[in-house]
Amino acid sequence: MFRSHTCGELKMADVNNDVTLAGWVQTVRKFGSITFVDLRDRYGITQLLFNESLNEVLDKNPLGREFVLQVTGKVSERSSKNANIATGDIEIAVASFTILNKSITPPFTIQDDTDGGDELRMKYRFLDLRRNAVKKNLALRYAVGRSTRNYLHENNFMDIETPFLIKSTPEGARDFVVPSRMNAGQFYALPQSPQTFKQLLMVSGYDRYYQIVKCFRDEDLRADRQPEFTQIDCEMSFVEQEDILQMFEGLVRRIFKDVKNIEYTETIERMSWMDAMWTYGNDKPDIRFGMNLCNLKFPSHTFSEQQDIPELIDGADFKVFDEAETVVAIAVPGCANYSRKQTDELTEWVKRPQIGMKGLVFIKCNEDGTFKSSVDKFYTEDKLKAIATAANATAGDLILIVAGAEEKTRKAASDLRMYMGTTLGLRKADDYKLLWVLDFPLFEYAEEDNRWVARHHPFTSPKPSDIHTMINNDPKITNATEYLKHPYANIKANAYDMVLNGNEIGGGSIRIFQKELQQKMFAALGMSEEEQQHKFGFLLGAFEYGAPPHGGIAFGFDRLCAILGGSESIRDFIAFPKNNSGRDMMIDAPSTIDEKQFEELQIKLDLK
RNA sequence: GGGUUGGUAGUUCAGUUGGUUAGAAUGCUGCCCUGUCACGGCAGAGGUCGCGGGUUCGAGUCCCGUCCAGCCCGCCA
Repeated sequence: MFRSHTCGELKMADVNNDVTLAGWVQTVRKFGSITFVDLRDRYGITQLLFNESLNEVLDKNPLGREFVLQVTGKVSERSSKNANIATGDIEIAVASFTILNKSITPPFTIQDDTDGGDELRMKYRFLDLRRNAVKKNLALRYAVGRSTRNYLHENNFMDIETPFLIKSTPEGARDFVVPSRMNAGQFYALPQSPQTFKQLLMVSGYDRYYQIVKCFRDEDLRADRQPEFTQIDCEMSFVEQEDILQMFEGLVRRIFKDVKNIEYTETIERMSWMDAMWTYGNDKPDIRFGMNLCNLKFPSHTFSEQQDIPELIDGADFKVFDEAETVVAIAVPGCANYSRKQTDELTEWVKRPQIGMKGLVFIKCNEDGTFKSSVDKFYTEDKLKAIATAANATAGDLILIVAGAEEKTRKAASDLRMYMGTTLGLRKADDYKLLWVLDFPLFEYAEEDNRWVARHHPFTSPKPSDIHTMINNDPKITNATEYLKHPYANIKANAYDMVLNGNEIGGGSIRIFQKELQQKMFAALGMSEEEQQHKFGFLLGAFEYGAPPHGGIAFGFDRLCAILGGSESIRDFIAFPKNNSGRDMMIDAPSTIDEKQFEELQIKLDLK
């Protein structure tokens, strides 16, 4: 061994012991003939003291940042202690040292508050990983993983690996494909998730499966999306939705306890998809704060079970509202005193192309009980008051109203709500609130193909009460403009998402396990019987051999870690992440390949 | 595919209305320093202002194009 101790463990109790340490030179502080060196390893920092007897040797063998150093010496008490580090009471009086390796000057400082920008840190990720800040994140990731494995193991789940080289299926996200040399002209796909394999494992009788597993999706990236990412992938047999919800509430509670030392004992709220969309305009609402949507007007077929209140805005001859499909208000607490400049900025915010609203209507609910709005010309004070009441506004609030096409407007209202929540400091990183969103629609309408697509994935079963609707109706859409009136539009999925602070951290469903229903599903998605056999024949075949009722869930591991670490970006929780364009900046991948490789694969490039 | 912000010293950034020799901090190098821990002091080196084109007497600065990076929309069953 190169060392007797690590750089994070020596204390007053070790004083006078002879020790050997090895690590990296963090800093060198020279005072004439004595020199202090901070030696760093994974565990911490220990101060080394080179006294005058080593001065000459040091002059001949100068130390630089990030040199790899081995020192032998005696632990001694410091004359002036440093309360900021764990080993701050002691230092090593160095007797001898060996430079194990030199280092050129790193392009950025290896410190908690580094001077390095993102691009540089990614290029030299191996140096960035030496920093505490990143180390802490990877440690948290490891803790989440351990907690997960412990919980699932204790609950009889079995970790089973599934293949990475599988078959491409055009449903869902774009696949990463891998050419097969031995089967020229044919391609593997990397799994978007081990979905079909875990279902086959259920058929095989492994009734509780899990895997912390890499998944791959060839889609555009975001701060919280990587082309390869990790899921906590789980599946159970002989369960209903309620069983899954309880099992995985347990998992999340356990992770909170183990990783954050938080006893999350409160009941985890449940909300239907329709309520989430109606109340928050969003299928993954942040329920830590109010500002609920007040639906003044909307196309009735969108929320068939909900009631709007158009009488509050109708008949005023205000064209913007009259001509809009949807009008939604939110009451922002305590912002009635916003200046013209501030309201103008909000207007500009909703007019950005990403939001795409034409404008924003304000109603200020003054403290004295009066109302002042940007539509005073059209609405009397009584009308404004009625709207304020409907929007749940109190004196001092600022009501914001957006109007336009249903989906866009609802999303804008939701974005505005989140933006104001963030602006007003209502979304604290250390405040956690979990939520189940349930009863998603099973199908979504795809306009370009005039057909249904699975909202979750094609293996999700309908709610038991909707199975007969699915079986007894023709999925064909004859009248495209009235697709919402098709019976399939109202079929609910036996699916669930877990939401944490406005982030989807996991989702799953009870699966279809009967061959006939699965075939009906594939047919509903526009797949011919030949296609079904070609793409999913193995699954349909397996369903003929006694498939048990089953269901499961998958959690986004990277995202969960990022949220628990208080970060928006998942990159700092991945040791070697990719950038926005899917590039690994450190190894510079992807890259071209040799001509010989193309020949072996019998592939020719035809770049446009 | 679209929007948006940025690209200036090794690094992080400033750079006014287009005008003399492009600055600061930090890092780096050298010298001084026996108790620092963000050590301190003195001196020094370090620049294709992303790239290409244009406007102009003159461009880091204005215009067009392009590349790269960050964030967002679309997309992500």
